[in-house]
Amino acid sequence: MTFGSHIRERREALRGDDPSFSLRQVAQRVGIEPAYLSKVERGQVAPPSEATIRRIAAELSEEPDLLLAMAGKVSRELQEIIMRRPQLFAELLRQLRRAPDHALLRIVREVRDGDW
Amino acid sequence: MTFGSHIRERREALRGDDPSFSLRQVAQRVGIEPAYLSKVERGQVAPPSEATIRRIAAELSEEPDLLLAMAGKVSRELQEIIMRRPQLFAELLRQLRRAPDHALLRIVREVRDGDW
DNA sequence: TGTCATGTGTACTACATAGTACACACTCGG
DNA sequence: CCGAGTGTGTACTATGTAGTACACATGACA
Repeated sequence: MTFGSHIRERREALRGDDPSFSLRQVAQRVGIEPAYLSKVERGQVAPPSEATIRRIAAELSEEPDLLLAMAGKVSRELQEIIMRRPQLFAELLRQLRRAPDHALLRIVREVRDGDW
Repeated sequence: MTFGSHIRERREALRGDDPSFSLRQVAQRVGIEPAYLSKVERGQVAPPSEATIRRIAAELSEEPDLLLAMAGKVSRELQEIIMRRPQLFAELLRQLRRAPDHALLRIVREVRDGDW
């Protein structure tokens, strides 16, 4: 599922019970031209900038991190976290590359609960 | 310390006992114009592309991840790791944002040793 | 004293990114 | 049957990225 087809499906699902989710109206609320959103949804142009993707995510009640990933991007915020301690995070990420989801979740929980 | 001044100092240090680390010769081995390397080292232009930074790192025996971070970038390789499971890694990174170095190291070791 | 290598200034360029502007064709309710 | 709203095609543009090409001034050294 590409970025474009994903947001198109999401928008059409929302339009099911709310006609204000037409392409034109969503584009207006997001702050871009309807023709541009149309091309984005059909994958005719590259996905928008991070800022625009965030506004689309908010409008469609989607996870920004997920939409950004579908657009082939990683949020600038996460990049900054990595860049503060590049080798530590580089090694950690490479280490976790093949770890199963539940292992990642366990680490998240452990760190959150602060038991270390 | 900026990206430019850092690689300049590194290069000049190496030139101390090996004159083949002149700006021109390094530029040639890296595969870029001397004038361009000069401007990069003095911060007169933005840092090079990831590929060029990697070749500079190899030439100067520096850590690519570190130089990339100094250039305000995160390697495409790490970004791909994140994009495979965006929300999991997003939450993990935000969680680890304020964690001390030794905590990160502990996790790296734990994952490497596979004790889970 | 010339020449060789050094670092740097200036001008230019190809390509990618992130869109805008406007016209067009369709369709559906009043 | 018409007008409002819908999605889309075409053309254009401003800014950023990632450099190249060439000329110039300097200093060492043989």
